[in-house]
Amino acid sequence: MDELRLSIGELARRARVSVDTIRYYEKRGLLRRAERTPSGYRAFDVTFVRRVRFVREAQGLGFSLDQIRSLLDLSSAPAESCNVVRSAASARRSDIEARIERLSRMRAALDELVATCARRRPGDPCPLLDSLQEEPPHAPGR
Amino acid sequence: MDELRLSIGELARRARVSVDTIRYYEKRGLLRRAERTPSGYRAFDVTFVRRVRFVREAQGLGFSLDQIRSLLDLSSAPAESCNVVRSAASARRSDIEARIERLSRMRAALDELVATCARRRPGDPCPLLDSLQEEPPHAPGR
DNA sequence: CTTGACCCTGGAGTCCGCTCCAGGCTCTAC
DNA sequence: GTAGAGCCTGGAGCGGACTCCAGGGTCAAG
Repeated sequence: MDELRLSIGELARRARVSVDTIRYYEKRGLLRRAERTPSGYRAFDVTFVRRVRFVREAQGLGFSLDQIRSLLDLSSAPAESCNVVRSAASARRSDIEARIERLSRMRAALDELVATCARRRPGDPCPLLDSLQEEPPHAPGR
Repeated sequence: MDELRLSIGELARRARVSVDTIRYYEKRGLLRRAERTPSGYRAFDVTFVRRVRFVREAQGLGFSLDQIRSLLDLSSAPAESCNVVRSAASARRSDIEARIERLSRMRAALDELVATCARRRPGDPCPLLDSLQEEPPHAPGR
């Protein structure tokens, strides 16, 4: 396989995932169909390595593959569709922002827990459970 | 059912989950076994409402049920086991911290994307994909 | 004392995100 | 030209987190 094209195994190694995972991502539309060698082998552009790594990172942060696809779609949208991109991006942004806030409350609660645990007796209220008690402003009930 | 005890249906309504979900959480050890009425119905303490909501919140942030259980275990550990609690809590804390950092990078990348999208032409590099490219210090290859 | 809403258990089914396998072709390397 | 690693497709299997169902008991209202 030539210098700039990776076999599926190469891509998998570089992105630290399995070959099956790559094929699965392709099937799910997270990776565009790779070119093929005359014999039918996939030949990936090196840029695929980043894409795959991005997918894994985002998964680690709790995004579903569908969400990640929409994140990736933003990145490759043509400049013309700028308004669409902008509004999609800011929707994602506020989702991420909200996650950060909730995680920060958890972090604070854990700090509190550590700080108070020496003087806590069984039966005292737990700061951890309190960290996420706000009613969502008006979540329309799932 | 008396004033301070909730039936499973009541608990489910208040916590905005299904009855089956409650039973499932119980089975998975996220909720301690509830008391039973003479006829065998579960009778939950009102505090279960918070616990269930906490579980859902934490799930929304990308924690698995097993991780959430360990988070909850921290909160109910007796004061005696303080050192254990403290170290578990700080492990969780750094996990959360890392998530916050990675989400912040994503947020920054989205901001960048919005900012540059007006002047971006197809083929220009995508800031989004760049946001998570750092090699992990030395992940031991899965 | 029956109807309808609610509860019980145990187990099957579903969706997601892989992971594994069968059966078969390809590609160096000896 | 044959061994062995790698690739192909299609499909089955799996663990997590539910969701649904069958078959049956409970309970308040009329």
